[in-house]
Amino acid sequence: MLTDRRSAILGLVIGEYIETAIPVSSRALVKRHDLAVSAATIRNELARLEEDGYITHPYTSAGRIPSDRGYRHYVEVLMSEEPVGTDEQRTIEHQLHQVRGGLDEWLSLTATILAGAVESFAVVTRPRGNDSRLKHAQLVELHGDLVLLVAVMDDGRVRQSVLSLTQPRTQQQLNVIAEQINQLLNNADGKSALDTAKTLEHTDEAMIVNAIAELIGEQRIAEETYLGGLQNVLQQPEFSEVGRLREAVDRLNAYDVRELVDMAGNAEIGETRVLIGEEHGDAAMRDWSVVVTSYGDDEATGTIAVLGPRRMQYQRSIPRVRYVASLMSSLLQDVR
Amino acid sequence: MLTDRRSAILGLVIGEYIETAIPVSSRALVKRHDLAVSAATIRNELARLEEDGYITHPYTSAGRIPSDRGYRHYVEVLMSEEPVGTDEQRTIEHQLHQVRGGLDEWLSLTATILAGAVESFAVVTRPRGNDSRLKHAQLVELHGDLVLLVAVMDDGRVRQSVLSLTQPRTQQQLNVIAEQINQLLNNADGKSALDTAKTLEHTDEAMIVNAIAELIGEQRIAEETYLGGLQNVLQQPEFSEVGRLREAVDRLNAYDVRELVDMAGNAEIGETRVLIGEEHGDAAMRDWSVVVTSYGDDEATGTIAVLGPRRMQYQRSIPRVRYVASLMSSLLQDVR
DNA sequence: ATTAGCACTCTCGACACGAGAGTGCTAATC
DNA sequence: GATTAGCACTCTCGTGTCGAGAGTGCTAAT
Repeated sequence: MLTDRRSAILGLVIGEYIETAIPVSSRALVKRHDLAVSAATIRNELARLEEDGYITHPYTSAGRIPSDRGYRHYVEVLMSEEPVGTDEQRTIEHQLHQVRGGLDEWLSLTATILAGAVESFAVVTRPRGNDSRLKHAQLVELHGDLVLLVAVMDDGRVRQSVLSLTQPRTQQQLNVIAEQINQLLNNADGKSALDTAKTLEHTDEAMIVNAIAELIGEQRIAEETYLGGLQNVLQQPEFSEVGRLREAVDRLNAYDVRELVDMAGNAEIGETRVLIGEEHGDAAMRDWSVVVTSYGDDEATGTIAVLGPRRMQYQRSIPRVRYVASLMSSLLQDVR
Repeated sequence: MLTDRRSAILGLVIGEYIETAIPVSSRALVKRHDLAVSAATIRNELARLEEDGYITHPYTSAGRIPSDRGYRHYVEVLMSEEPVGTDEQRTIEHQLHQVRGGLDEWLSLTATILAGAVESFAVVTRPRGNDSRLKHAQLVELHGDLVLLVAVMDDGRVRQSVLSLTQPRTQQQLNVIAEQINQLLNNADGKSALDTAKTLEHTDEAMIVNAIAELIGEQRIAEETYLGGLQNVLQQPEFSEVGRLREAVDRLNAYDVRELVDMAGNAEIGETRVLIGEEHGDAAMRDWSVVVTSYGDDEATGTIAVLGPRRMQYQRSIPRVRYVASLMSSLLQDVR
């Protein structure tokens, strides 16, 4: 049974611990918050909270630290989000408009800015069309029989590939071929492009269309995700020991971002998911919490996430992830 | 005066220290290498070497560690390079051909592979044409008056930019405009494109040509450099203390790669430069050594570099950087 | 139900101490 | 003259001890 008072105390404990990273004691609680009861009373309540699994303590006589369950209760019930102030909004937008350039710059910068704002590690993935379609293809003569294929997708992606034709062609000839292919593949998705390729049989055109089909469907993880803020998260006191620090770098380096995409994938746009400690399956990341959301629209969606230690400033991370996501959504709209 | 014997001893000291990272003592030297003289003799020689500035010791009675000067002598005179074995070559090439895709993938992968091979941090920059020229420009209608400009450079770079025209156009119209511009800017470099823009006066065409000029001359650091192997270098014993470790992450994150490019820039293709400790100006990186080289050809060159602690395995790094550079050079040739 | 009091536990920093590793010097030896 | 054995001296580093301090849990009184 979680009485009102116990719940309130839990809130204080977690708030305190998130801020200071040191186990919080009954006395400190009474002092810092001018409670009307004595430390002993708090101790009794803490004991109950521990019994119920909301907190633990690392050794017999240390203060209390929240458990996964405690954090979960905090995030869902106790916490009040710290809104993104107008100043902060202005700063972020200002930084974002600092660079002119394509979506890529924005995404990369977003990861850095977000990570800085929440003192964590940030991941931003490029929006991927649920069913990307070809907008336009272009062939550019390079050298001999080598040509550069450039395909523009309707979600704004631009992809390229180098092909070797059966014979050299002039740029004029390539233009003609490209024009034919563009008409053939008008608005085609990856699958129908593949079908089209089959009707062409072993010509250069068939090869080109095949390559286009590949580009439409392609997802290059490395190129599609933007990471930022490793320095920020490493400043956290949980990484004040070499072993942990190295481990963190390794983990984040090896972390398979696709899992994040999956997590966010079945969330609605605008819904923000929080996964605390062991709640997500990945045993290697047991000490990490994740705040993840999607952005974009029906046509293309990307993922924005923040990774940090369990003791993350959820009350800041959640609204900031949400804010940045909405920012990117409208940015994406503008680009289209 | 550096007698033959002293020089040889210096070689042993440095070799030993590079391998073990612990200050090397006279006794250890005699034992490990079955020297025909006693430890006392070695001690005398070590004292001379220290007098001449090739080595130091951290405190009165610790073993010796090499100074910058010592490392320099080692690299230039004593060291024998450890060639890249055929097995290793095969492994590298195999990993490289694992991914199919554009130059970008290769560059990124190269950084990772190289870093792994030398247990350091690696930097690879995309080859940039000394004077990039426009090969082909293309306009793709996006939405309303927004168009996507895609410019292909003669060094294989593909750059894009979103423009807002004064009025909406159909894709057909855009094709015509693009064709005109392509003829106007036939093989133009950034400067002459700017000149051309001036002759057009405030038309959409002028704006587009301006944008193209920008894309030709542009260098986007973030997009043009590939980093790899942070985990590797952090395993080195010099980073077995949190402070140093965090510092290293910060430094490498903030490191201005353009300096590397400059260093390599005035080196001939095929020439490998080694900068030890304080030899390069950057005070923040005083504890880091750099092995850097260029790759490519007359038309476009990129930079490949390895960063690590002073106590770097120069005898491995140098040939490996050189090997990877030659690999990339020929890969680049193939792409053209 | 609350609280004062107190015994008990555990951490952590300070300090001392001894073992070990190396050097530098001196005097003897080849 | 170069080499080397021997030895005193220095400095580090790991270990153990110790006491202070921080907390808790429990009991008994309010």
